[in-house]
Amino acid sequence: MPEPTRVRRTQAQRRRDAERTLLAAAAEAIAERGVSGASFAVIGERAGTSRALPTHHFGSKDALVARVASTAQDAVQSAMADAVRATSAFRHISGLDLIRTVADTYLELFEHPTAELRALLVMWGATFPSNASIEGMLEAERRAYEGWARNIRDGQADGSIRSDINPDPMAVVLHGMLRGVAAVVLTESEHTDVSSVRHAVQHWISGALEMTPPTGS
Amino acid sequence: MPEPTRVRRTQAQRRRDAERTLLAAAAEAIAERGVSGASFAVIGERAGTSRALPTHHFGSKDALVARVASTAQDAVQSAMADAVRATSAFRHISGLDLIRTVADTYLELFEHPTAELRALLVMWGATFPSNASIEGMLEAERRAYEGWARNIRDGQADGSIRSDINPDPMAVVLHGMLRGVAAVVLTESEHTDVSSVRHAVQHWISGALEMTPPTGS
Amino acid sequence: MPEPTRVRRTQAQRRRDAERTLLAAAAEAIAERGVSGASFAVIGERAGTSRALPTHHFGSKDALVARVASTAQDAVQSAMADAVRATSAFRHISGLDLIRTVADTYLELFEHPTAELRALLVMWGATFPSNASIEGMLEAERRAYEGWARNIRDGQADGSIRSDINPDPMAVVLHGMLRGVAAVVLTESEHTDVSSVRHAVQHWISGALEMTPPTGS
Amino acid sequence: MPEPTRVRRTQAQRRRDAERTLLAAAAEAIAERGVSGASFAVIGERAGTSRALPTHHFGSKDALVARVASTAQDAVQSAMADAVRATSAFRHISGLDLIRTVADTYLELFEHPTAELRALLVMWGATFPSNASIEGMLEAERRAYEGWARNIRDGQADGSIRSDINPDPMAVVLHGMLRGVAAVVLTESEHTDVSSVRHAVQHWISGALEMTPPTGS
DNA sequence: TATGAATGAGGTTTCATTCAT
DNA sequence: AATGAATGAAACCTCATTCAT
Repeated sequence: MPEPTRVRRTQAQRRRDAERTLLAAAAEAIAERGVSGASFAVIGERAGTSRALPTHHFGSKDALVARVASTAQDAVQSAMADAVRATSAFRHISGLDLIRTVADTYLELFEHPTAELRALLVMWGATFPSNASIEGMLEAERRAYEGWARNIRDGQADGSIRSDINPDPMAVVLHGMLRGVAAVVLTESEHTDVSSVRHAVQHWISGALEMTPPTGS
Repeated sequence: MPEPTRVRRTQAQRRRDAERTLLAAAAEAIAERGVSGASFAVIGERAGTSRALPTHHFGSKDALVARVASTAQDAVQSAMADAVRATSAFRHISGLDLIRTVADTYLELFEHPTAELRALLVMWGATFPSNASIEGMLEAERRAYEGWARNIRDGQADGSIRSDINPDPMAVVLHGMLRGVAAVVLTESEHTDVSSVRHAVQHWISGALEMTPPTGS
Repeated sequence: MPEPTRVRRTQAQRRRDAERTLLAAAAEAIAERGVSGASFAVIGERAGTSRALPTHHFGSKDALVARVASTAQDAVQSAMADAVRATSAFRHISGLDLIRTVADTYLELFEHPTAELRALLVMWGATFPSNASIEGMLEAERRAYEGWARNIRDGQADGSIRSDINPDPMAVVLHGMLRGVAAVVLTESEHTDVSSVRHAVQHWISGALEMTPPTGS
Repeated sequence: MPEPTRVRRTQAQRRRDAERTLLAAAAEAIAERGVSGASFAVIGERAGTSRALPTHHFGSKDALVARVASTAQDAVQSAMADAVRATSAFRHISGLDLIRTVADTYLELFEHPTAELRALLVMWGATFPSNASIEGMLEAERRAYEGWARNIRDGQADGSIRSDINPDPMAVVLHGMLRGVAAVVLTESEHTDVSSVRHAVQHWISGALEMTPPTGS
């Protein structure tokens, strides 16, 4: 008669499971109540564990928040990387198309936002105070719009993007637009239609960046 | 026997002065430490008064925060209204120009942001959690992008804005872009040049909305 | 019909009363359970107030403990100063007699030790760990045995104390003896008779310090 | 089929080794941070083992502390017994000389105090609160000064100690002095010279106890 | 009007201990 | 034998708010 193998889990498995559960609970709590409102009591209860477990696993609240942030950032990054890979698999895509694809993929995530994604935006909002600091958050933002600037330069090089625009401020606008639109969509989810907003964003990007076809002649 | 008139006014005026001082201190505290971090202790100390005075004047923290929000919103609104009035004083301006003027005026404020203005953006960020609520904040946001939608329709009516665009989602994008760009500029003030960002935003608006001149012949 | 004046107390009085009550409660708690065991919960309950009041009045536990220490030190100092004043009121006393009086007065306090006094000794014991630190404690100890050294030198100058002894180490021994004897008396109050211990200490002091009368001749 | 004998001893010996390591780590932690500050986390880390090992070996914190105490007491006792044995090996020593030897040996230990020794004194200090209790500590103290009383009586019997002194309170003073002096030396190690303090203590003991030689004649 | 004393709720974190592995 | 996951209790402290002055 075999022993019940169901119950047996290795320590490592238990740790991984617990951390996953806690991170999910933390993301939900942050999405719902903000970073400061996501207390260990709330997180622990939501995870179905004790209030002390988060500290046990992550050491401190700051560390837990940072982990939620990096986990969510990774998820977003990989979603966008997948989209790029899928789009560029069979044909070469221009710099402009890359930007459009990535931007659209980002906003697409907000059609059915996960708690993780919403938490990420909430954490972005929590970095606005001048004293505030969520570890890894500012750095990730900077990486993001530096990436946009790079993409713009690539598009200028391959002729898909107008050469008379300044990449750096344009990247800031592009990045800010995506974050801001996401925030509005999230807070006003009942009054906004995400897919038409996505369409409008594509329109903006084309209007602003697209190399105008040689008129006349 | 006449009472000393000097003292007479004091009663009402002192109240107004005290409230102004408190509101200013609260705005600074919020801009620096966020809504939840702006405790009465911090505010009271910064205002040079007791810790109990904010409660005394505003009743509760929520009420104080709401007052800071509405005060700041009024300031922003009147700055934009002034700009529109100045621009349209001598000549009629198109719907598109109105949008460009208002947008540019908004971003211009962030070249030298007051504590009030930064607090307003911080409070915007604090509305991202789904449970969060700052009284008057969401309503003001909605008014704002409904205003943009109206402006777009006006521009379409007077022929300055392309007629093939959908005003409502476009308003969301416009509004989100301004908020998001402002946030990025604020958090990355050392790495971004506001005036070139303003320029880029003007470029985006034109590219997206402007009625294209009849090409060819 | 006069109003009940009993209830009316000024803010300052209330504060003074509250602080006194809290200090007394803290001294009792420390005497009973040690510095680390004297939690705010215990102190608050013993003082008949809330658990948060100690923080409100003293800012932190360390500050409260330091206040208990300095208050107790003052009490002990003034008791000893009183004794010296009483003894030297009508006649000049020698350096040796001064030492004997002060030492005996110190031990006399332990015949009916107040909570404050016991707390002071407990706090002395809490300074033994190398990392431990109670603000003002070490300094007071140093002042104490430097005072003894000064007294010994005075006695040597006036001929009441043998000139062949080294004041500084002797002061350490004298000070250590008093503290150590007090500690033993306190912890073993049921098995020791304080007055005979006092007598023995007087004997030791005389034997060690007294200028021996010229023998022989 | 013989089992590998190399491994055989390991089982019991490893346990002893582990306990020794833990006791040493606990002594260091107590010496540094006091009894209450010596948490299992600190001890485990210092011992290079898990945080749960102390509980596993000793059952509870109280038991561990008691073991540290008794181990240290044994070490001190055997150091003093060695000294007595060495001194009395070749000649009979008087009661007074015995006392002087033991006292001096005790203080000599504080010239280069081990963590164990410092922990012992820290634990003595931790017994001052009236509710405090470290198992075995009070009993050992009592044994110690009862031993002194016995020694004094022996000295009186052999004529080396004055017969007009009361052994019991004198033993309390002697014991308290040694503990107190040790504590002062430990906490003020930078400002005190142990060897001159030892000298002073010898002076005190002689002055207080020594049978005065028949003056005159 | 304004202050500050007072409090209860709740925050993060530390800790000794238990239990499964 | 040893580990570390897990927990409940309790620590200090902060905070918004109430109340007497």
